[in-house]
Amino acid sequence: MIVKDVVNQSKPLDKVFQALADGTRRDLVERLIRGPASVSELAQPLAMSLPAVMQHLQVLEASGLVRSEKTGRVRTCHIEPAALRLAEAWLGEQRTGWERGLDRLGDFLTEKTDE
Amino acid sequence: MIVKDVVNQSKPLDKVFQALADGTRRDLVERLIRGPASVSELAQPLAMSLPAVMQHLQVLEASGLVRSEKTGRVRTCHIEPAALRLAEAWLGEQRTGWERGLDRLGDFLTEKTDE
DNA sequence: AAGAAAGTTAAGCAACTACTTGACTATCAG
DNA sequence: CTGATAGTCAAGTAGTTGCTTAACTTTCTT
Repeated sequence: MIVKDVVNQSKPLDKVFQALADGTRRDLVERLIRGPASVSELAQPLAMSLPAVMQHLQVLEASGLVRSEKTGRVRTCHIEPAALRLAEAWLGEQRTGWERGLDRLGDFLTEKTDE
Repeated sequence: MIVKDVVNQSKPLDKVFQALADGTRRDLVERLIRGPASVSELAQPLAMSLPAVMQHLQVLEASGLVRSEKTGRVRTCHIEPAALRLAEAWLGEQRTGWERGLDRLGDFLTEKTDE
């Protein structure tokens, strides 16, 4: 969305969640959590062309979830856990907000039955 | 993707992360965490048409993040925290996997310097 | 130098997304 | 009954996504 990119600067969370919204990309993350890997290592178990895998990796890099550097002819990719934590933090905030809500409701009900 | 929907049955995580990949929808979640609301209450602060908001709500409902029921002419929406926890759990698994990796690396390095 | 291996670029395509406007259906209030 | 309120349905559209194949560039290996 042009408006969103200009006005809202397309927040980091957008890109992280968007990146994780695809099963193939989550598979890549799960693989990279176990350690760095080259592009073709990553592509080998996936039923798709190499360029397709590269595009997924580009999305992951744009989201900050993955970094890579090329030495010689092989590009090695690794996880960037900060981006993972960013998403986890947002979800955690929502959950604690919800739990505080339940507490307040609990207090309210206790007050009610106490008076 | 037709293949993904057929072969991969479009996993719940796909839908949850996809739903959260949009800032407007995250705003809706943040609002609903503070308590239930009607469609027009939810739409009021958002700079878009009512049908657009409804479409976002449909995405949220399809992902399991939000439920709603209609009484009279007003549909009341509320959060379904289970879906939130599903996403948080996946992220948590990745993070702990990463941390275990760091531990193993630490052990490896200690062994090395100890011998 | 010749070929294989690893990756990259580009173009194209079908499906999906995030909207829009306009017309319509219920429900409630006076 | 009439009108306002709350929501819904349908169609259309610009832009994005997830792939594909074909052609290319680098960097090893022999």
